[in-house]
Amino acid sequence: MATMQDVARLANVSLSTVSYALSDARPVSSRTKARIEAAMAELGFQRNAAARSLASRRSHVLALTYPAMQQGLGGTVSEFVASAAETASAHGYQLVLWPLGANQPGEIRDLAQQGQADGVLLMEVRLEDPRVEALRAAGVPFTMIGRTAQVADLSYVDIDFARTTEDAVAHLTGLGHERIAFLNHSAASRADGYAPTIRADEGYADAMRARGLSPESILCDEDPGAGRAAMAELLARDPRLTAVITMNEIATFGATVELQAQGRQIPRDFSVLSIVTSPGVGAMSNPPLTTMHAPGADLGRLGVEALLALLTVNELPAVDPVLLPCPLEPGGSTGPPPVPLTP
Amino acid sequence: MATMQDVARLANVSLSTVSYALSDARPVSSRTKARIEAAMAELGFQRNAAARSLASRRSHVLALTYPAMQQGLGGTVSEFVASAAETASAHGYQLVLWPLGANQPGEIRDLAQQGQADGVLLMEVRLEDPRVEALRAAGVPFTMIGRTAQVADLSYVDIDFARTTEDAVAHLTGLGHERIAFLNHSAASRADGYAPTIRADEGYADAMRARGLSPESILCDEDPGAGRAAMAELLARDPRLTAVITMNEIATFGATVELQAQGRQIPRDFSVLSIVTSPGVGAMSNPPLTTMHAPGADLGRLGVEALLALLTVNELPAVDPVLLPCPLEPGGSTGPPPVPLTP
DNA sequence: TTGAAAGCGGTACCAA
DNA sequence: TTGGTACCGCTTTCAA
Repeated sequence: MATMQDVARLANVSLSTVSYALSDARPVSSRTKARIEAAMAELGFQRNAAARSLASRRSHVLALTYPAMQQGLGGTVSEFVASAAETASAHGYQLVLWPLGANQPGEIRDLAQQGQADGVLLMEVRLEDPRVEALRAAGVPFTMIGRTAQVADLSYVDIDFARTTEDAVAHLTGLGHERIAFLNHSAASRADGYAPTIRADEGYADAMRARGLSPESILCDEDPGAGRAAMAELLARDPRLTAVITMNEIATFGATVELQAQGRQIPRDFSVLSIVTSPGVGAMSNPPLTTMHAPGADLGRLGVEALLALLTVNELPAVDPVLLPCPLEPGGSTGPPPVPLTP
Repeated sequence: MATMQDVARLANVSLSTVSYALSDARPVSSRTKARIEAAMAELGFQRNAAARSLASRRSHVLALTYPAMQQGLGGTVSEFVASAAETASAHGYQLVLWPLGANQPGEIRDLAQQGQADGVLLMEVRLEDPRVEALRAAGVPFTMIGRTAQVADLSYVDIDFARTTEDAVAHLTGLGHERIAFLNHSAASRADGYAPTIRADEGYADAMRARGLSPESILCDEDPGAGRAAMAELLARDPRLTAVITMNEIATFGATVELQAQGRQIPRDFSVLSIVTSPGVGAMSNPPLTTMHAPGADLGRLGVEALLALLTVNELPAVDPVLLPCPLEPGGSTGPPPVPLTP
């Protein structure tokens, strides 16, 4: 590979001029710039990344702590990662994956302090997350995808669970439903302090109570069998239920099976609204589910942009839309409640 | 951050001894090594990655060309990526994502020549892939996930489509089926030279002919509506069909809807076998689909290991299992064919 | 077993 | 507008 020195020699300029021509950090006459560019083209010059990083103390790498290998949130994470990688790339950065969890703050800090990345995106943030203090203390710039309980002075982008659950309840009450249950993520996730489980539950309960309705929610493992059992449990608790909001992709399929098994047709007898889902899941059901899609791509883009803002101007974009709702995607699984047999 | 020089001073040894203590590239007495380790601990020393890369000419980074943001890349890619990242990490490497497609060989080569990565994993490989020649000519080590038509002297890991389709046909004929159709990926993918579409079609046809059966396959967009139409078309072509093998996740759901609409119960009247699927899709159907899972995690691990072998000993692991079958996962969508009404 | 020193290929400051 | 050069922090060869 040709070096900058080679280019300088061929273009009859000094090494530093070549560097400045590339970085535009100081004016270079258009004539010499042209000569330099010709020389670079002739030599097929490519700027050495390691040397650049060493001299400039910036790796131009952003790290994404990648959630452990689960089947859980497939589509959304894919969308998120693809979007984050593209956004980083568009800004001249690269995205690396760090397969490290919330319980490994030390490893994350160490990698950052080795200069492996200029900043870190934290996924699967918990309400109390040990990574926050570790990175803050070490002076490592980071943005959370999700958010802790306390977010003062922290950079983050997240789904607006309050808004999403409110919209979900509004959609169903707008159709006339009053007895609406909520099928949530697992008890384990709640015990871990996994924020979406907790925020969605609160948001749903608030939305119900604000309308004088009583919330009825259940925690459920990510498994069709568990979903079926949970749906049965909900119906046992309140046989007059006419709708369910689900935030648990796999369990939703079990829930619809149970509804059909109990002779409740969707959406004629019962409405199902699947929220915070990934693309495609709605279509995998018959009738296709009405869903509220998690904005994975937007989160990826905004997360990277927030982190880059932190790196370049060291400021929180306080006013930006850092809380995104999940837009409603009409499907065939919600409709008016059935007319009671005995009015 | 403390430097190696700081550590050396504190431990009363030379800079080079610290380096050797870390790399084990030459013996260091256990006493001085202990002093060095104490000094490193005291200073919280972290080796600077850029300096290391510059001096050693190895970035310790592997690049993964990440498929463009589509809906198609569901669970399999997630599994693959997570596994690749973990394997890389376990070997002291990092995985970066390059959101570059098969039509951008130049960009991939340039990044590699900047030293951004020591090697490249190519995803979504086509039968004729321009990246192969570009990287080969530039001397950039790479491993294909998938494979081109010609694979001599190339490193790759791939799904064994011949074996998988053979196993699929064997499973169904073993149950007694004879009229078995194949619902494939889209015509567009085939036109692009997307290898799985082509190899699976050939494998299916071979497996059928080897048994004296006639293949009946159809290309189908990744869409439930298209899947439904394709299933209708297959049934119109041969009303005596009793089973279908599908390699098109979203379309499969449309196909089952069409079967039910035509009064064919699964698996009593008709068997559905979904191959090269990702985890979870089987469970999203009722009855749960019998599937053959794409070995995403294994491909990720083996792909990284193959690339690392190329980097460290520069040799193709010729004998290794680079073609992996998709294991059969029993579900509830396959069974014996119905007994003909008129024997 | 250890030390000294020459790079690795750029960035960015100081001069001219 | 351009040139000269002191680093950036480590790897690795040569000597002791």
